[in-house]
Amino acid sequence: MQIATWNINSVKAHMDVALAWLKEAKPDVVCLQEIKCETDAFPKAAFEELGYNAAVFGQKTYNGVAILSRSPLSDVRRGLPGDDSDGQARYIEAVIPWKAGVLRVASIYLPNGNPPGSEKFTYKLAWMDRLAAHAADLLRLEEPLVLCGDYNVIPMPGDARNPEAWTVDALYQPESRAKLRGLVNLGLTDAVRLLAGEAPGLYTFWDYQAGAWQKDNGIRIDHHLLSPQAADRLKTVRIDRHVRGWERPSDHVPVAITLA
DNA sequence: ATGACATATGAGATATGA
Repeated sequence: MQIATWNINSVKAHMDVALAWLKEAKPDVVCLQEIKCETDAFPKAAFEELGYNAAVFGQKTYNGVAILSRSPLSDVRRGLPGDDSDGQARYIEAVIPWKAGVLRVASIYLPNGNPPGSEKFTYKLAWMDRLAAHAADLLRLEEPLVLCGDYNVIPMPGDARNPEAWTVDALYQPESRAKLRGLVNLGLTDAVRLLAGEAPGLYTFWDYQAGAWQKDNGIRIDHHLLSPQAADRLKTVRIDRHVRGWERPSDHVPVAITLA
């Protein structure tokens, strides 16, 4: 069972690379972020031609998340609980049949939060509190659970090529990193670090600007967090960094894990 | 020191991103 996460940075603008990568990687489940379209405008038919069902939670212009799955999706939850006034489409969750039971998967687009000290930063931290509360509820189900997506948090210095350049950024603030640790400490496992250890140079995002890709000036902000029941079945992790070198790419690359 | 780059909206310039 291969489960990938990918911030596609507009599904319409990057449909060519999306389809090319699906044909190459053949994942079973793909969590997409920043689809940047309304739910009804999601190009479902093109994905269905490749054998995928789609659950979508979009909005106009910004944000938007989706889950593609070869197997049927059920129990779809759109939106993160805890604030009925939150109109931003950043969370979708679904259940997928797996082996004798089920796998629960969430596609997460955590707020960027820049600049620190702003209302956006307050929203980011509050959103992280809501995610932790919901994750605690899900963990009580004792299911295989994969919470994956663009977390917009650099967990450790080794997750950036130039960590000192990020010290004034919301992605690397002590508060952001502490809240991510709090989430993990509920009993979740960072899949890439479980298998790759402290290996350096594992990045998932390179800015479009200033030749960041050419200089390998990247950061690791797209993560798979696993419940114990999922972590026990983790076999492989893969960062498809070559996709960043394709023509008109997203600024993020797909990250995939396999469970067995 | 600054800007660099890309996308959506909508038809020029602005908001957002990380």
